[in-house]
Amino acid sequence: MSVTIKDVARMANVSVASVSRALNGHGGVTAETQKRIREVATRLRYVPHNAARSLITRRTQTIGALLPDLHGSFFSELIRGIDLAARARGLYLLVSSSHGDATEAAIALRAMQGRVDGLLVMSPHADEAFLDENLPIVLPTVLINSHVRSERHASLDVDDFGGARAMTEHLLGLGRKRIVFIAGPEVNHDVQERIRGYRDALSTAGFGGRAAVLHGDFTEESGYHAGKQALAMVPRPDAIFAANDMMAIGCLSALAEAKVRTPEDIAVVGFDDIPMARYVSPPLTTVRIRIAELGEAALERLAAMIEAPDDAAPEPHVVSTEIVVRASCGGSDTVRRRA
Amino acid sequence: MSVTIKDVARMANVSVASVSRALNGHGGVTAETQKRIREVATRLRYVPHNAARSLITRRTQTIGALLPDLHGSFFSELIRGIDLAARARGLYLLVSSSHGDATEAAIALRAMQGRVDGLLVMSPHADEAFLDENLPIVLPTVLINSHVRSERHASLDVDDFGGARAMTEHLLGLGRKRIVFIAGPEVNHDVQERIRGYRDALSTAGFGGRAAVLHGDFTEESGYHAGKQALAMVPRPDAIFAANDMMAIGCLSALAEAKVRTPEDIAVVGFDDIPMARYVSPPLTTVRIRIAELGEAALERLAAMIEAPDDAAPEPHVVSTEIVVRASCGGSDTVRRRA
DNA sequence: GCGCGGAACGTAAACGTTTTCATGGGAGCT
DNA sequence: AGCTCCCATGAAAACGTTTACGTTCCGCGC
Repeated sequence: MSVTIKDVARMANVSVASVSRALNGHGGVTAETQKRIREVATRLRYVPHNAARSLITRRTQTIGALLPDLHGSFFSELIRGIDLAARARGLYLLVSSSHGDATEAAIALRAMQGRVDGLLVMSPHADEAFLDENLPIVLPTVLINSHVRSERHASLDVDDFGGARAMTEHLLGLGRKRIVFIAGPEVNHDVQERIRGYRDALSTAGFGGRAAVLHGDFTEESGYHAGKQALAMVPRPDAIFAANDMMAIGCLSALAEAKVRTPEDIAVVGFDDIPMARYVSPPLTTVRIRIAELGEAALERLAAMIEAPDDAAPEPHVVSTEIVVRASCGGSDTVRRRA
Repeated sequence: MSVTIKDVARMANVSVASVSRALNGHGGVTAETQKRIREVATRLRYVPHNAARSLITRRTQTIGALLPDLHGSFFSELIRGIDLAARARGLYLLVSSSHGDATEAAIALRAMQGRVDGLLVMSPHADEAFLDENLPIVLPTVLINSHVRSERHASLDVDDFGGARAMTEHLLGLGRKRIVFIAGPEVNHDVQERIRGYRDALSTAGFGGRAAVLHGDFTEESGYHAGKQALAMVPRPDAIFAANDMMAIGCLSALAEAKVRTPEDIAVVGFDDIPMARYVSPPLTTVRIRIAELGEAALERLAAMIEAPDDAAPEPHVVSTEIVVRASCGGSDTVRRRA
């Protein structure tokens, strides 16, 4: 730790400036001396002191990620994607997750200043006002799935609309005519988009009048209840599209309990492709969100902003989804990707 | 960003030294001037430049986490625990995960030097030689579940042994007499410990001779095959203890296929408590690893090492497990915690 | 032979803090 | 009144880099 650039300079009989130039490949050094300096540096196990470097270069080579209090695989996949892309670019990743309320998030956000070259923000608290309050204007920032449209920050969203539309089209293509949608919490923006996709596919097919939306809250239990409701409908639907997998699974229980066959009588599909979806009976057809890709794209975007801060922000990027066809919809067993 | 301590000093009519003292609460400043300085600082939105600070204090307030290429909830729970504890101590978290091979891990490890005050390492590549090669001696390090016993680093492990023993005792307590264990890959240290716990409970109960271990590879499929094997055994076992939940689930399929009732004829239990365990039929009794607690404990330990580097390393800490009793073992539905 | 340009390298300033040391002044004591 | 001592404050050094600016030296063209 305590071996500095001066030690290297002394051992190599050059000035610190030459060491810096040689190690950073800035030229102005003979190939020969460069080689000598490099050798001395590795022999001494010299590692540049990052703080000193950032102090003068004003770069930390680090990006910060502000994430919500998230359990489960969404979180890990997202970080995976971010981390992968970051490493590829030689960037470090400073994470701060699991902040319960807006105040905590604000503190975390503030504390990151000066530690990072850019910020990835995905937080339920991150509305426009919050960001204005807590973000310095100069810090490049990418908003992930926050549905905030701001001139000042780039954003990146999941294609909930396209995924839901594609899934609805898939069901229609299989000959299903009465498709019921089970929604989640009203305030949830993703849910809104999914409903919109569902309705859009229906009206495009000329079935606009048949749209029927039941309400749930993302839990298995609410899916179970919605399933019961669907069974009671007249005419009975021939397909149920739940806004997430957990509700779809609850729905499956309701159908099984009523001795209704899936998919023969009623097809059931979900959204998210949680790991469990593959193991329920029948295996659940669902819409997969390519979460790692989301993280990766977010980081790429951020890196671009850091390198060329003045570029006009490109149109908001949308991350693709894909339909995973399993047994529960009565189609063939494949994965279909949407661009 | 560009407002420095000098700006604050000028505005408050004091020297930079006083500002530093006031803001860090080092004393030697009148309550009155301190108040004034604080006010100016917040008004100017002054945020200290961390690089400059670390340069002189030789502290980064950051700890690094080197993690394997992990999917799923284990990863996210672990980070959750670490992050929670870190925030509570005002520490930042620099993560580097998803490095495929030892070389990548080594690079990541090296690059963290000078960026962090301490290191949390959980990596399949992190054996003794690797660490000696790539870690500076001075950097406080905590090894998570790596089963490396080193004088130089602290370590923290999951109590696989205790968990397996407790589960076996639980089955014995329910009157099961012929318990078969399905192991995982031989090389896996966790598996070894789980087998040891299983055997230990058996011999303590005087059933040492009845230990029977089948082999799997952690996949659902291998659990299915092991289940078939178990069914073919004479006399037939009355309980199956799988080394992880996925194999237990495969096992359940094998039993269902053979029209063997669970838990009436054969009890089935697993290890890990993956989210799916609750949803299979019957719901799976299993051993839960308190992963977040693992991360939390690791960070606490590391923080202690950083604050008092010369303290003798306490005995290797072991993180508790708990038995989650669901329907598949025929016991009552509770969670029992082990110390 | 002399000046000139450019390459290689060195010197020193600058980055923004913390901290040591010096300085001044006021209070308390004799 | 004068001395001492302490406390608030300021000046300046130090941390380890990068980089602008000089300096030296060599080769080349006149």
